[in-house]
Amino acid sequence: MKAAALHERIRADLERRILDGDWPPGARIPFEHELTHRYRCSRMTVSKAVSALARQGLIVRRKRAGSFVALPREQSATLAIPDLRLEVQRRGDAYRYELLERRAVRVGAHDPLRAQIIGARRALLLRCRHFADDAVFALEERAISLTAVPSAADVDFSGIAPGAWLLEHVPWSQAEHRISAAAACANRAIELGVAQGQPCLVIERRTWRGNAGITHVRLTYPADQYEVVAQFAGR
Amino acid sequence: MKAAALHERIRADLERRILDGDWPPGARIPFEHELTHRYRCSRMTVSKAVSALARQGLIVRRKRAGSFVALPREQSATLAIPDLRLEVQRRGDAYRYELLERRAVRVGAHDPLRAQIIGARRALLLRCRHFADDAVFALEERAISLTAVPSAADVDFSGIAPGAWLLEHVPWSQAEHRISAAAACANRAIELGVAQGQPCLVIERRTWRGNAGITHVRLTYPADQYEVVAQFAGR
DNA sequence: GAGTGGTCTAGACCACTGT
DNA sequence: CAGTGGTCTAGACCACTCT
Repeated sequence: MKAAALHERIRADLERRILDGDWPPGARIPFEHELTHRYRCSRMTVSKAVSALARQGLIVRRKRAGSFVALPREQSATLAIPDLRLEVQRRGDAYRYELLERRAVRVGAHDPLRAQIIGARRALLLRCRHFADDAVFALEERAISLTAVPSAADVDFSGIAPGAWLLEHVPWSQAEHRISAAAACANRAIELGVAQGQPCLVIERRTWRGNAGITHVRLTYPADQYEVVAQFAGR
Repeated sequence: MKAAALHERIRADLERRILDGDWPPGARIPFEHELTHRYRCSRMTVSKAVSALARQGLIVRRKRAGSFVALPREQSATLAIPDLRLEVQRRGDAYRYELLERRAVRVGAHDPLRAQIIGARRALLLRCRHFADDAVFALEERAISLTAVPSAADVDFSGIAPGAWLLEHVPWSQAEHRISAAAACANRAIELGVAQGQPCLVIERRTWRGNAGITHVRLTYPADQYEVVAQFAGR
């Protein structure tokens, strides 16, 4: 046990009193000025503690009025999206990756929606499979914008999964995930090695850097293979 | 457009250089001491900027060595989990809530796993349905710990959904979400108004305050009714 | 108008860690 | 052991907003 910093002790103190219900939602917590007296420290130190609580969303700060315990109107949680290889290996299974198709296109009206979504003029279209112990873990259908990432055109993705390559070579600033359930259609059922109509978990992700779309990927998991876990982040 | 604070401008500057690739993963960014000269400000101000980047996970700080651009090993995104009523109304549909079953139990070996999971001696078991425009939007199966939340025993949940009540009355500090896909079993298919075997999105959530389990809920959505959206949080 | 939070300064001491 | 980041002080000015 190491001694925590003072601003961290203050933050934890205030957090505990809020979670214990001493200060119900809507209540005003002590002014920074009062806290400097209570903890015998400078205003900058209490400010750091109270600002951290505001970042957590536990309190709302209003000038001239004070800081108030927030009414939690919606929960938010942190979703960790690890590399597929790590995900499989974490379960103790053997990981294998297979490239099914690789095609560079000038994006036209006939190309998959995922190529158009990222707003690229040229794109690399990829289909691949990820295995866990010889069972299909996930089917990956991806478009990479060659406008935003021209160097991807020189990569042969038979040896490295596109997700892993992108993670190492392309920084990104923004992403949107959509998680849904769907029945396996005829074609995908064959590639997944399941019966048609079987439930699947589908994760679609779009990634951007500034205004430039980088990639769009659709990952399809047989329902019994995978679940997404999100932890509420306490800070 | 309002003038941003200096520490925010510094943070944004550094972030842009990292995302633009000026400083690749593993590179050392300038020492705080150098940044104070570059921006002609005090060390505390650059420290605030660089600490914010560290919280974002964009850089890693090491004493005596410096601050380094992090290698992004896994993506993380913020998952917003709004109230079901808001979710339905946001789509422009009419919301209706129906309580199917309400039962207080001393938790024994015969009770649903969800009652045992939260470690309660007494629990309230609830089953209810949420409608969007007369179609079933979600089936909710919930256990509330009466050990942790005794006041829930006095609430008749026919008028207010348990999620909404808990959100307003019980502060929580920790939650875990599991999102998966599953086929509708015979009983649930009837309650959901879909055919047996139809794919469903299943969200399970456990909520804690300190060490005390508060509630466990399983929400089952027909696949075509719902998808979870998670935004990567840029800061 | 007065008091709040937001920001910033120009120092300081300390723990840790790489050399 | 020297230099880094981590923390803290005792002030200050400002914008905003409630009264």
